[in-house]
Amino acid sequence: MFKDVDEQLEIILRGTVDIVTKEELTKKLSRSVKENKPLRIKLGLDPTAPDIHIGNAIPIHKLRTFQSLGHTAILIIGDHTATVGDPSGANKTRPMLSHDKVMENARTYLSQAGKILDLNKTEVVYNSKWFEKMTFNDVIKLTAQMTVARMMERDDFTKRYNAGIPISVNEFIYPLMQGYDSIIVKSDVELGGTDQLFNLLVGRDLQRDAGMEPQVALTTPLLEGTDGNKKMSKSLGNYIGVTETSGEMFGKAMSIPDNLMPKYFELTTELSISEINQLLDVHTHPRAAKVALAKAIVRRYHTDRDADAAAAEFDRIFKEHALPDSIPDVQISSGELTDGKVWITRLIVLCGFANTNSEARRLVQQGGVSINNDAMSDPSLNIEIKPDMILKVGKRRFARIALKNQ
RNA sequence: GGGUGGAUUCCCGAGUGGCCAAAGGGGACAGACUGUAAAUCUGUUGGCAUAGCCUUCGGAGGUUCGAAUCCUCCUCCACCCA
Repeated sequence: MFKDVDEQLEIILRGTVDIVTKEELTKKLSRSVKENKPLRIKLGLDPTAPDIHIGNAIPIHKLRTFQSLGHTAILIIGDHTATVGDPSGANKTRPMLSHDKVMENARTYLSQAGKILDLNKTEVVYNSKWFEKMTFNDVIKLTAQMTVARMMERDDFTKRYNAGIPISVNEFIYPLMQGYDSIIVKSDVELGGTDQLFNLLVGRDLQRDAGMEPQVALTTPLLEGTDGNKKMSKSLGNYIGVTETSGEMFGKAMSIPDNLMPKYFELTTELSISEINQLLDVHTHPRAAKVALAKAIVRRYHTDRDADAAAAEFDRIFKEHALPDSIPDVQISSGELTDGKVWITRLIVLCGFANTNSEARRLVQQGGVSINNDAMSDPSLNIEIKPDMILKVGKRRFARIALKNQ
């Protein structure tokens, strides 16, 4: 039923950073093969934001890998931990979320995770199930298992402390909660990004204290966002969401800096190592490599055909400077017209391409606005609306203007 | 409980009576160059149909011809000592 241990290890270890410890993992796998019993693989997701992006999808794909190898995937929806807020990697206290908000996020999370995992074969559990039942006394007992000094070993805590940035006590409790999850679900392996290492190790300690065999901690790299600089995150706006349209995904993937391509290839696509090496070879033009990358990313969440279409559309807009396939229609009500004309600045605002007249005015002055491919430079201009008129703002925002029929 | 420092525009952060819609940096946006790259360079970055006017520097009052800046009270935050 299971592949042999070495084969499994090779597949598992692709794109991982730390394995604590590899010996223990090997041992667990051997036993699993021998007894024909799947390992229990845990991944916790805190639904703090409503969307999964290709960065935080990396450990989910890793969980999928285990699942494909025949092991049991356990997805913990941290509906309780999310209200506390994971301090990992953050340089300030995360806001505590309301449970309603968290549950709302949890729903979208689960459906999005379903794009990656086989949810029918996944144990999905909400950790409020056990945390809500805990008494204050239970919490005290849990906290007694960790010292402040150990907590302060954590890099981000040390940094924040030294920099005089506040650390709330609930942030100390977070790793303990995550570790406690591991006891409950009896995990053999826990997955997480590298920023989770400390939390994963706490899980080992707590399991050991509870008389269990400690889980193996396995971390995956954190992915830089499309800006090529900071960690991919929803709040920084440098992310590629797994539910985005193929066109958006493709465009965003094309905008990453070249030096990130190897990492993106390895972590966000299903291409084999040899395919990747060939694409990164000096004989392959970087642009061709990036197109292959962008297609591979789109393919993972959409279809082959979507990927090809996105690539074609992209060329059309940016290489040939032609119009995209579909342009949103914007209808202007006649109340906006003066003598049958509309003020260009107002028009840009009405299309949603600027928030204020001032902003729109600047766009015009800076030469970022054209109508039917004629650059507009005078922000006081009044425009007569003609059929099929195309307004272009910046490089990639288009609208087809029409008068609203009254 | 005692002490100290702080709250400025999207973020960080300068500014301690007029030269302040407020330095500098980051981010973002637009343009140039390109491979829609990245890097770099240029410009913009409170609002207003914009040579002008209006609203902003935690909140409320006050002093002054004039307040981000001085005074009073309030709210919130951090650090240190106990």
